[in-house]
Amino acid sequence: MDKQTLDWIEDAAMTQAKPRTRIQKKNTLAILDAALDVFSQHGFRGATLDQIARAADLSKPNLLYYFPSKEAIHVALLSGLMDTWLDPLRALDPDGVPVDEIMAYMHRKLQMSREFPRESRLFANEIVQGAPRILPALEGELKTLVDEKAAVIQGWMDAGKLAPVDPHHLIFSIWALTQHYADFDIQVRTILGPETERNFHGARTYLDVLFTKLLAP
Amino acid sequence: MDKQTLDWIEDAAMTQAKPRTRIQKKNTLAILDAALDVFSQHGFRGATLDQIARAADLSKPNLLYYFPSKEAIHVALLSGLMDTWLDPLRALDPDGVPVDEIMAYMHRKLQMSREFPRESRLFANEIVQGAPRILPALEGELKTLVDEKAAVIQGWMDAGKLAPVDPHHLIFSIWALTQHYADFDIQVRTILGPETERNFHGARTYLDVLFTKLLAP
DNA sequence: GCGTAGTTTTACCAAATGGTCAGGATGACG
DNA sequence: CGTCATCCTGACCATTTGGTAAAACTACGC
Repeated sequence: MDKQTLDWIEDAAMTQAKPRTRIQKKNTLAILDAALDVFSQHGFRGATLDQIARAADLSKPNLLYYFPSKEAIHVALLSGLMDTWLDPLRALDPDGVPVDEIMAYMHRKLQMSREFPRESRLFANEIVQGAPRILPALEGELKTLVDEKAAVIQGWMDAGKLAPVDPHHLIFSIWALTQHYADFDIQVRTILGPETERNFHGARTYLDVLFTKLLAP
Repeated sequence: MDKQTLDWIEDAAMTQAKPRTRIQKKNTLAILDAALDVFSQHGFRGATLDQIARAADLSKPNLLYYFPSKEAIHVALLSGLMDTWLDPLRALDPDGVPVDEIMAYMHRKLQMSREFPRESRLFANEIVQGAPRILPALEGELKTLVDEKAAVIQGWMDAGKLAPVDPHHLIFSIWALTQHYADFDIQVRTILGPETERNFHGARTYLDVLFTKLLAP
């Protein structure tokens, strides 16, 4: 299991009835990690319980001993992930230096695409298909946070600290440009070659120029 | 059926054994249109033949009279669409005015997101899941064309007609920024509201500023 | 208006899939 | 070591799903 996923996957595990025993904790985590693999690669309907069970090295009935259904696993993953996913935007500091704050946000998002591509694709699958299982979270948490931060950015623009552009579209562009490298990874690799680190370095350089020019007041 | 899809869907139909009779033509088109609806919304595995048949107003066995399998329908759609999808990039004219050419390309891609969101999501689903069924087309047609046009753009930059940035990443950014509005439509609507025309207008205004500043030599 | 090619339906099948259940194995703990 | 709760398994089930076979029907040229 990827060490770096443990943190938030534990949150996801906590969404369920809290694991009491050591074994429960271990298996719950193994299941969520396996499910992340499978769901992010095949989407909800394309994933099968057998695949997840095999990836978690458990039998299917055993898997269903820990989660009541396939959907429950999916929901546990998505809701556990949502917080982590929004953290970079939450960290955008209204009292910081405007350009630096936005550049730092973009960097954090790009880094998440590099470190957590499975998580990014899990979301991408869900959103492309109309967010059937997390629409409420989009309408709640996500919209609230985005509106709040968009207002902060608008304030910076009004104060002449940033070039005036629509802050919502600015946020969308950060999402689109960074997540693209995780979600459409296969396309990027087909065109640029398979050296992930090299590609992300190129992306960072490019995006630095792009946003520096865009935001200069 | 959407009038505007007819053109390329006919190409897709031609991919199969060419329809001879009037009825064959009509039903083949109806199936592809229905399949576009269903595949773009649920992905390949998430779509069922029953759903497609119902949407096309045919019985399932009748549907399989026209296409040998579910996969055949999917492949017909994707390969028929590929050409249309790459047309905007093909139209990038090495003899045109550099900034204008790239802006025009971006505009064409944005317009495709607005007019053909189902097609965009069909691709998005396929690529996010690792392009299991069109990888060869990516490695062939797509890569060839992108490399060719990237070289043209590089030439423009070397001649001082554009600010120097990595042309491949420039192309990626155009894809990411324009397709985002089709692929993540539900998220955009959740945050900006449901008025599609208004949202695309805002996107165009924003992207005009972004690329104008980026490309100015 | 008849024969043939083309089209559609009814009935069906095998495999895959999400999920259940009863009982056996394996801890943890006094 | 005994026992109680936790954990795991094999066998099973109902439904869904992609796909088939063959007969019935329809369009269409002659």
